[in-house]
Amino acid sequence: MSLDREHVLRAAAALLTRKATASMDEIAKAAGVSRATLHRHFSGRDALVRALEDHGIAEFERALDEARPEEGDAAEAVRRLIARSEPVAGFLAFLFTENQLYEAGINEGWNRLDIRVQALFRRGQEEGVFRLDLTPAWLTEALYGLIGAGAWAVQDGRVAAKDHTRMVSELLLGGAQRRMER
Amino acid sequence: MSLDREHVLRAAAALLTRKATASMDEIAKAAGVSRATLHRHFSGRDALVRALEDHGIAEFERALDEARPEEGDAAEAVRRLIARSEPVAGFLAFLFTENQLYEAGINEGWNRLDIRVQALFRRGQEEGVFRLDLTPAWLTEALYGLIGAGAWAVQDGRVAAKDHTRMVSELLLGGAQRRMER
Amino acid sequence: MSLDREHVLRAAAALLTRKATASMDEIAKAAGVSRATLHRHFSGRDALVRALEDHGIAEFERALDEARPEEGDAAEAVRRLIARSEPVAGFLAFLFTENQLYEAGINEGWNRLDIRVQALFRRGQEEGVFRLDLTPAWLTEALYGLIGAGAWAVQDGRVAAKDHTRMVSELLLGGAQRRMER
Amino acid sequence: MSLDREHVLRAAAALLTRKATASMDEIAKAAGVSRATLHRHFSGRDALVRALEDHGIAEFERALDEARPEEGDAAEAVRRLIARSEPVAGFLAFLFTENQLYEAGINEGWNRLDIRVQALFRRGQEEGVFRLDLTPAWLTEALYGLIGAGAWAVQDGRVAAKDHTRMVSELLLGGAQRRMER
DNA sequence: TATGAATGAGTCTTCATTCAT
DNA sequence: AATGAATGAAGACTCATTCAT
Repeated sequence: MSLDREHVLRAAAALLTRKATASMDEIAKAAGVSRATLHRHFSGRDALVRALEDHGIAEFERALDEARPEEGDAAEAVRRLIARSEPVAGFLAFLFTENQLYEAGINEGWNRLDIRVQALFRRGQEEGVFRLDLTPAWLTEALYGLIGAGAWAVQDGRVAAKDHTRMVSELLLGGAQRRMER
Repeated sequence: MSLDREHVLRAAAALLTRKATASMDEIAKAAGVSRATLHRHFSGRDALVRALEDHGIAEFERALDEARPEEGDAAEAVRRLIARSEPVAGFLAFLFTENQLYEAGINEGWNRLDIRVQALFRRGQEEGVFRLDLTPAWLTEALYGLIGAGAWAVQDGRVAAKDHTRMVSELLLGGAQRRMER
Repeated sequence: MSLDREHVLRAAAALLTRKATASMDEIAKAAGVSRATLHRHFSGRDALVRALEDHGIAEFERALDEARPEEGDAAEAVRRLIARSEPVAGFLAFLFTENQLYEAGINEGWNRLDIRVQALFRRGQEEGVFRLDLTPAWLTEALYGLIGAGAWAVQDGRVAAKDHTRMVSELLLGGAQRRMER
Repeated sequence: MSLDREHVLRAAAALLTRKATASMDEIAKAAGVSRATLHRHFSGRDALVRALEDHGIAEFERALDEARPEEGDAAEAVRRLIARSEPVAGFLAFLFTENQLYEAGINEGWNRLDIRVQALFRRGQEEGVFRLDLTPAWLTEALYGLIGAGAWAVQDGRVAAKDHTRMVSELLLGGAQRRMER
């Protein structure tokens, strides 16, 4: 993929996450290119949004692949997934905002990934690592919510970027309460 | 507040959370009124969005008041807050999606509440209930993210509505991992 | 005609002459009645405008009748016509603004009056009282223009109401230049 | 000023003078452009009307400058002013119809011109050329009224365009009555 | 008779998109 | 590749009108 295209996508994701009604004009300006260029890269607004979704899904898939969710301790695998997702958290935040993913018959690509993440949590439960009273579906959803919240918090400067992975992982895996045995 | 108005707001929040670019026509249809009536209630799209924000903030404030965050065990207070927030989770999900809140110079009303929630987590840390390695700012953000994720999951039918409070509370307070001592 | 109706018409004429795009709401307010009352008097906006035209035409016809344009010196007859028109100058100003009169196939009623006024000027020419190098059509048009200008000038307080008739008459009949013999 | 813009303004003035309630659609059609293009030229209806006023005022100012109202015989200066105004009579007719000019606190630009015209008539009176029993204010108003009436008469085909200047001048300066001494 | 709610039918305005420069 | 003009299509908004109170 051309660097240009990637750069435009990144800017578009950031803007559309904050302001879903942004016009093509605003998107072009935010990306620092002209309207014409924007239209040459993406044939239209719908195409841009679809490209954004596809890119986010592809990147998350790569993160998931690299995290090797089937290997080793499930908790460690979750940690790896969060760490790998961090660089593309902006795209993920856009995806989570775009709830239409779930609406229009559920996006095939995303669905596939969703199942793999749920499988990871299920494996963790079966291996006695994760609690049984929280469903894999909810743990998956919570993972998304925390990654999104983390991305926003970083973007708004409320937490440091370097802490993103640790904070999300710790909260998801360990929870907020102090452990007695520590 | 008139029931009509409340009803329209609720429908608008639900729709806009799922589809932030929904047109006034779609919103009106979702609320079961005509476009013109929608415009009589809210002078324009911006006004509607602002009303939605204000309503969400006011409702969350009520939830916060009722949760008495200064009383008793901090973890229990968080649980109460989550429970009280559940009925207005739809509005909160909208608020979290509307990241513009933070853009336009930070909404005064929201800021006030944010500080109170952070104070609750800080108190919990000082009383030895919450971990010290996760900042109150992040715990607060995570609370929002989980409430939002829970609301979406319920709305999309992926988790049962009655489980909402427990799931959010358990995950936030206890985390995903199994406790040895339990 | 009811006094109410006349009063509403007068207010509507004054407002619509100054602001042709005034809404029914504004007209009602200007007349000091409610929208409902306005709608009871006139079945709709179009009906109101038509009533305004009809009223203006009827009143001008009455003025023309009372001026007895066929009798005596033509210049005196013109003076009488101007004097009689003064009380309804507001309606006439509205009519002149409403050039649509001439557009839509020419209003029958108005056309009839127009011909009578032109006939008066023609008679004056034939009797050697009026100049022959200005057509009756133009003299008629000029009469309208001056009555309208006079009405506006009075309404805006640039000339005194009591001077209206004399000023219009003098200018139309005598012109601006000083007469040697005077 | 671009020719496009001028062309659109001219068409708008002609249409709005005849039908003050014309929609943007009708105006666009009359100018031979699309609604969207009309909106690119003028940011809205109000802006268009204001541009029309400004243009009319600017053109009248040019006519006034070129007529050199301070030079020579006052009557001749009036004649020159009328002659110079003829090409922009359409815009002037629009201005006179738009009585709102006087409403909104009196338009500054117009006011300036008004004063200059009144000064011309006053000079004529002081130099013994114009009658003293008609105020400069009224003579000025009458000039506007006759120019407007002339423009309408020409537009509606009731008098020939080439006669416009002569007819307005003769009537304003000489009046309708026959002069004995001529 | 006045007021306020409700809405269908427009009117105004913006936007995505194309094209020419 | 960028810019500005042009416009069809869509969305936002207003208004005349009706009805209930």
